[in-house]
Amino acid sequence: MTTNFEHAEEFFSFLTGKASAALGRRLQRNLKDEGVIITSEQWSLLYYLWIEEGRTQQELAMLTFRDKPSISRLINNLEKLKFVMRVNDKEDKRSNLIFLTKQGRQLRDRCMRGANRTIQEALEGVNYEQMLRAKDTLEHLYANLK
Amino acid sequence: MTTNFEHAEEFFSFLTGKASAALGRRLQRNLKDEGVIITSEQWSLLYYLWIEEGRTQQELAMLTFRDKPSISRLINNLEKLKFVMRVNDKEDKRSNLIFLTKQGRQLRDRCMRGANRTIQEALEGVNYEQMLRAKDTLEHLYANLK
DNA sequence: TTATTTTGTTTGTATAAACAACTAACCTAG
DNA sequence: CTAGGTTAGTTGTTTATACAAACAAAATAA
Repeated sequence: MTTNFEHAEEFFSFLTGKASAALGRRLQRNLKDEGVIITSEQWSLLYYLWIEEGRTQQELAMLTFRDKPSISRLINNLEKLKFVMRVNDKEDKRSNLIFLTKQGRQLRDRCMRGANRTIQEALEGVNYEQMLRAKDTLEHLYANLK
Repeated sequence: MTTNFEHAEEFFSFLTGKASAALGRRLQRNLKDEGVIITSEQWSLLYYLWIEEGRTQQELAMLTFRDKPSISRLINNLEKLKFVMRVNDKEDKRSNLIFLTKQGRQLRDRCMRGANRTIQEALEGVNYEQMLRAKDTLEHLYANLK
């Protein structure tokens, strides 16, 4: 496609990421309503730990599209909150395996409810196909740029 | 639409905002290649000032979907870099009118080239209709959540 | 085995964001 | 004209991000 700067205005939406920012804020608010005070970023890490624990920081970085320092510091905060703990890998002493604490596991159900509600609110009036197409386009952009 | 947590995986893309993050990084890199060392956030403010100067911080906040403190600090940094200046409004002493400096104006052409190239790279293989549809869906999400 | 490279994580430094609390100037009732 | 509310901006605090540089452990090569 031929692009020139006339498209800047339309393109601005993508650049600002305002939709995902708004989504993150709403998620955080909905989690708070469920009594869970965490950030949407912390949620995204916990999400993958609820699926499977004992992942390395490297894996979590890949899954959540963050760099290693970001994960390191997110985990510092989650550790302070007593939701996760680092366990040094006996097999490979360079790695930390990240496990949920009991308290971390207990967050799961409330967080799922909050996340589910966020999805419902966000997609009000958007059909599934439409959401998937938008997602594909975003994936395409990402693939072009990564 | 009925949503349940089975959709979380598909929905994760929206939440992470990885596409817009990647876009911001690429823009910053492309600007650097043009010899302009600014962040994509600074770019988005300058963008509106190149269109019209003398806007209030409030206006810039609306245009770029940021809150007032964010704009205040972005302008602090742009002022340190000598690209913009605050001029206290004689009519309404509460307001600052933001003007470009000579150096700020001189960035324009190089930034436009960098931004244009970023758009081209991002949209490689994406047609215009597809981009507009994705944009509409994102706007819809935003409208649901704001 | 030693030297070199790669991998996993942390630390330093800068920028940016959210949210709450604050000041100052303006506006509008009464 | 004053009181109370609104608007514009700033400051404080916490969290998160990028990028570069450091470090230690592991893997590979000579």
